[in-house]
This record gives sequence, C-alpha cells and structure tokens, in this order.
Amino acid sequence: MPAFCDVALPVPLDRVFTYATGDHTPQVGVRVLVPFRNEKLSGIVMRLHDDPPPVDAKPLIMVMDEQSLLSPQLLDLARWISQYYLAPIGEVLRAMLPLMAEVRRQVLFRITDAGREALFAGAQQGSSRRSRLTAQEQDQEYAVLNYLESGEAARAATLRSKTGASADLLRGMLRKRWLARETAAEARPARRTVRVARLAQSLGGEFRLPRLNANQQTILAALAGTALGIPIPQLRELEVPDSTLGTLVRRGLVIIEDQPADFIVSALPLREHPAFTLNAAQQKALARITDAVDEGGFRPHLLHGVTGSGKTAVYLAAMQHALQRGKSSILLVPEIGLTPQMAAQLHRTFGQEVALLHSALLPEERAEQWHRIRRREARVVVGTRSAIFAPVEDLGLILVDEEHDGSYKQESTPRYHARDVAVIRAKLAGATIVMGSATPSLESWHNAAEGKYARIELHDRVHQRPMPEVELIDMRREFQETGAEQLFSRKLIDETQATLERGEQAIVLLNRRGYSFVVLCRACGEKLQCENCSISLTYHKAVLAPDEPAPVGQRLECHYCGYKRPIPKLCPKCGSEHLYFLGAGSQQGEERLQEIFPSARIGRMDRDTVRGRHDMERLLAKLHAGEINLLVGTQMIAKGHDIHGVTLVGVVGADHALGLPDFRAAERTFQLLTQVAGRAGRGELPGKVIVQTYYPEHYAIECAQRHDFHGFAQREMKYRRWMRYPPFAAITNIVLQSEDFAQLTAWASALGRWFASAEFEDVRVLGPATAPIARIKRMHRMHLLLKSQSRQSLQRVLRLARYHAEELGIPPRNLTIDVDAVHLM
DNA sequence: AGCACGCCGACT
DNA sequence: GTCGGCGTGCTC
Repeated sequence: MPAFCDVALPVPLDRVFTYATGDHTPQVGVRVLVPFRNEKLSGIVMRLHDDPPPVDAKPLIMVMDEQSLLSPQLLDLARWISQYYLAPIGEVLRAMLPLMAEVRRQVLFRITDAGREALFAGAQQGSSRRSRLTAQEQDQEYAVLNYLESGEAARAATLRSKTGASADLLRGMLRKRWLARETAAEARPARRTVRVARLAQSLGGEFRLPRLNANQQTILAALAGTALGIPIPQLRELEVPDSTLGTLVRRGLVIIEDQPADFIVSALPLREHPAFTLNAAQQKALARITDAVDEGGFRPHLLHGVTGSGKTAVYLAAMQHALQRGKSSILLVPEIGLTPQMAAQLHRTFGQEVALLHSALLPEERAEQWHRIRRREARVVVGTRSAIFAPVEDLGLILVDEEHDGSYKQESTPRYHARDVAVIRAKLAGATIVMGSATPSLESWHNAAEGKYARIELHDRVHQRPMPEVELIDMRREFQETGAEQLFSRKLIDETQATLERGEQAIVLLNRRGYSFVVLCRACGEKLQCENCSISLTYHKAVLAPDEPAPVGQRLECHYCGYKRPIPKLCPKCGSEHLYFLGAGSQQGEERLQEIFPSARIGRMDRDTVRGRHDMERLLAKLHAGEINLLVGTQMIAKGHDIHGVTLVGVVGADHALGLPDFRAAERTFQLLTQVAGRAGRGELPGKVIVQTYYPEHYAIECAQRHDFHGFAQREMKYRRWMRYPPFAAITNIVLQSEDFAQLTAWASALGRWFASAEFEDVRVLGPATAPIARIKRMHRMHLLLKSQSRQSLQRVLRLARYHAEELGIPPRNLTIDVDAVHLM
C-alpha cells in the first residue's frame, strides 16, 4: 500500500491535501475522513503515491467506502471540469456526489483548563466579577461550564437548550479560551430503511411446530413465501393481532430488522417494454441514433425537431434500445422540464429501471437514487443538470433535451454547463450523445454546420398537424389607433373570445411575475429600487387568502434577493404622494382577463402560484380536465407541456429583452416565442398565435412568425461573427464585487490596467465596466468580458488573471470567473 | 470558506 | 490595564 494519498476536500482551495495512509487501505475514489485544521472533513481520494509532502502528512481518520464511488471516467470528468471552469476539485466533487447527507458533521464544545479555573473562581467569588456581560449572561456562562465540567463534549444545540446560552455567548467563551471547539464527523447511511419481519435463518422450512396457534401460523406461512421478508405495515393487512408478531420474535422464529427501502419492490410491476408508434420521420431519426449506439464510440448528434414533432418519443425509444443492448442511458431535461406527465410516462416505459433525479428530491432521496444507479438497478437515468454525473456503467447514450435551455448552466461554483459536460462525458465513455431542440443554441448549430455534430432533422409535427399560424400585432400602431396604452390588443381579445366560445383553451404568456414591475414617482422621477440591489421593485397586489379575513400579500418585492417591503404611501425620496405603478406582470394579466372575460375559468402559472411540485401538477391537471380554459403565466407555460385543447396562444411583452444590451437577447426572444407558440394546436384542432410586439420588424420576431429557425440562425450567425461572440469566440465573464464601491473601482481599474499592459494576442478584453446589474445583495459589481478564438489562450490568460488578482489583493470570494457565461448579468 | 493569530481603540 | 474589534494568512 502506498504511504500517502491525495485527498480532495470541499473547500474553495484549488489543490489536494496529502495524508498518510497508515494502516488504512483506501482506493482511489473512496471517501475518507481526515483531520483538517482542527476539524474533521470528508473528502475523496484522488491519488495514491509514495511522494512525501513538504510538510508532515497527518494520518487518515477512517476510510468510509470499500469501493470507489467514482469510476476512473468520472474522476477524469471531475478533473476536466476543475480545469476548464477553474473550479477547485473538491467543490467539483461535492457537486458530483450527492452523498454529503451520509456524513453527519457536528460541532462540539469541551471545557478547557482555563474554563475549569473560571468555574472555580466563579464559585468562590459569586458574580462579583466585573464584566460587560449582564448578570443573566454570567449565569449562563457559569451554567455552561458547570454542564461541561464532567469533561464530556456537548453539541451547541444541547448547551443552548440546557443553559439558555446563545451562540454569541458560546463564541465569547471560546475567545476567552474557556471552551474548546471540535468537530465530529461520522458516516451515516442516508438510505431510507423499512422495518421488515423475516423468518429466522435457523428455522429452515420446519415451522409447523405443534404449539403454534392459527395466528402465528398465518404470519409464518406468509413469511415463508418471501426471501427478504415483509414490511411490518404490510404484515398488518393479515389482520393478526400485533402481539402475535412479538411472540414469534421472542421465540426466535422471526427476526425484525431494518432493510434499505430499495429492496422492497414497489407496487409498480416490471413491464414488458411497450413499443412506441413512431411515424416515418421519427423512425428514421431513431434509426440514426440506435445505429450509432450499436456501433459504439463517441458520436455527437444534434436533433433539430420542430415543436410537436415528437422528440420525446424518439428519446424514450432510443433509451429502450440502449437498455435492450445492455447499455445505460442518461436523459437530461431542463429545470422545469421534468413534469409529472413525463415522470409517469417514464415509469410506464421503464418501471423500476428508471431513476429520476429532479431538483425537488430531499438529500436522502437523492442519495438513494444515486445508490440504485450505482448498484445497477436503474440503468435509465432522467434528471436535471447534475444527473450528468449519475454513476452509471456501460454508458451507451446521453440525451440532452432542450439543449439550448439556460438552466443547464450552473450559476454557482463549479459553473459548469451540463450540455457541454455531457459531451465530454460521452467522449470519455465512448457513447452516443444527442442534443435535441426546436431552437438549438447557436453553439450547437455551429458545431453541426462544421460537421462536428451529425444533424438529424424532424421537419414536421406528428400526425401531419400544421404549425400554428402566427400573427404579429404592432403595439405602436395599436396605440395610435386606439389612443390608449392597453395591455391586450383588440385582436388578442377578439381571438380569445372566439376561442373560449368554441369551447377551446387559450394561454397567454406575460413574461413578468407580480402585478407591476415598476413603481415610479411622477413628481421626482424616482423608480423605487431594492435597498440591496439596483433592481426595480415589483408590486405584488394583495390576494384573498382562504383563511385570512383581509387580503394579504400586498408588498413590493425584489426578484433578485427576495427583499420585501410594504407599499409606501409617499415617495421615499421627495415625499410626493404621486406614486404610479407601471408595467404589467402575470398577476395583473390575470386580473385584466377576468374583467374582460368574466365567465372564463382562468388559471395563473408563475413562481407565485407554482411553488411545490404538486402545484404545477394540479394546475396542469385542471387544464387537461378543462376546469381551466384560459391560462396566464410566465415563461413557465412555454416549457414542453403537451396540452391538447390549447388552440390559441397570446404573447404579451415577450420582446422587451430585445431592448436590453445582451448579445443573446435575440436568441432568447426567438426561443421563447418559438417554444410558447409550440404550445398551440398540439391536438386535433389547428392552433393560432398572437404575438404583441413593439419590434415587429426585428428578425427574431419575423423568423419566429415564420417558424424559420434556419433563417434566424443565418441572421444571428452574421451578427455573432461580426461581433466575435459565441460561437465564433469563447467568452468568459469576470465579475468583481465589493460592498465598498471605492474598493471595487480600485480593484477593477487595477485589473483592467494589468490586462491592458499585458496585451495578450489572442484574447480581447472588454471593460472593466459596471455590470448590467450594478448592485446585488449590497454588493457593487463590475465586470470584464474576455473573448478569444483560442480556448487554450483564454485558459492561460484566465489562470494568469486569477493569479494577478490575488497579487493585487483581491480576495477570491470577490472575484467570479464565469467560463462560457450564459447570463452576463 | 472557516478560523486562527495578531495588532489597535473603548471601557473599568 | 483588559476586552474585543476584524485585518492577514494557513489549512496536508
């Protein structure tokens, strides 16, 4: 056994630490518990070797796993992410492994010699000691010391409940060195367990002992039919008194034990894999994918299929094929793409062989799914972003649904893009990868154009359904003709009216939540902003809650930091009472629609009405059942829902992004319009889309109207090439933050000067400039944008920049390096 | 990131 | 004189 091992720890330090293996025999990829400073941390063994570190290596405390948690492939993937995104390896691994729930860490306090002296002195002198603490606090300190006097360590929570001492008080006692702080960490299986009764081994088959009564025999007979036993709740269904089981246990005939919940096969039976009915185009697409899977090797594909062309069925059939060939597959879906409908469909298709990894899982549930995958019980994995790290073996196929979706980019360290990580994983695994979308990202489109990705097209909707007709309403003309600023155009109102009268359903996209998104003072022009962010506060109107006598929830809210405040009567700046509420959000949309269509059954879908997973399910169920015939909501309504009764889609204010200085604005607008338009006419009846816009001549709008992705991509590529934006350059956003504005500008200009003086050939630097959102959560923000044709050069410059930032005294936590930034905010 | 050590103002 | 503020620096 090598004498040392390098351990990656979940700390923001871009390095590993070397520990002495001692008597332990850890493998690469296992978790170990190690001393770090004066605490204990769990980390991952990255390397075994005999090179002594420059300092004395501390010994491992314990090895937590027998076998590696991460295949060599996944370890390589971790290293790649760490390098590419400049993220500490320990943090990358933390993001990859959902097993932190299995380590219970707790902070313990112990009395010191100084503490004992203080206790003794206190007992001698009473509370005559001069101190800034109140008499009560002194009493609490005394109580804490008294409690710990025996020498046992205790948790902070215990001390607090026993003595009333606050966390601050304990911190003060630490400072006085009366207490010592230590951390304990213990491995704990995070799997849910079930109480199970099973036959005692020694029993064999001979349980027809004469002295057993009928009840006892009933239980034993039931248990004899199972290998693993029967969960206690299920055993109760035999209608035998509970005490009978107790008797059997006492007589040593039955054992009760906790088993991992997974061993109990759930009510869902394993089905024969149902076949999908695919049309000719779908079959052709499927064949391209299955051929690639069968041939093996890294094969990237871009599946461009219009909305309603049946991409999901192709995905499922492809995964089924992979499974039949004994290969695993991973399907990535965007954040809110994993709808209950889809989960149900997956269960129908794959039964127990599918593992779902969605964002609403508890840590224990996530760990459980992870173990199921690792034990090879589930070889079909479906999930959001981090599901790309699922520990499947024999990976044959990766599918990335809605590959253009921004939610694949993690907006905290490690700032990886799951679609791009998926490509690397497929490469490492020698697997087929299919990135699918009706509106591919320009990055992927470009790769397809260059021949790096094979392109698969689904031009038509299933069942020869037509694409919906899209009509543009020029809201500038609407204003001139009606002489008033109206939220909904006459055309949209008429069409909605007609749709509802025909007994069909309509949805209206209003891409802001809340009631009004600007509160303006007419007297001084002040826009009410969040105290912590440079963000306009959104007005949320009061709503009638079922159990409340008066309307509740009226407030101004910051959608960035969550800051809430009551509505001021007067302008906080000038004291005027002329506060105006401008700009309509989904809440106002709902109210207006209810006024216009009093008999409509209106539902609203936004983050205020859809909080838990079930809210969405309930809302969709109502829509399917026809209990709702008019749905208003934010972009949430645009994502992949298949609602057959919807024949009209209204789009209100989805083009405001076109006025923003964001190079992806056109792409985002085109995607949103195309996706939401795709909700119309998915059933028997054709659909219609009304898009209200202030930019009817913009190519993003025009092309969306014509369902013309190719045309859009061509125009957008021209602009991107001209401006050297992705896909024609790699970009990285460097954001500096500080509460102290002077400090921030000093840092930014120093870093800017360094970039200017260094004059890197292949890397262009824009800025420093104030970030689009100048302040978030009290932090002032500035940024620099780096563009380069060469990834290698960019990587090199980023490392140098990070090093120089440190030389300049910029603390790492005030500097964010966002490789392949998606949101430049 | 924590969390120590270490050097300067407010209070007894 | 002490307590306690949070600036610098290290973690195998």
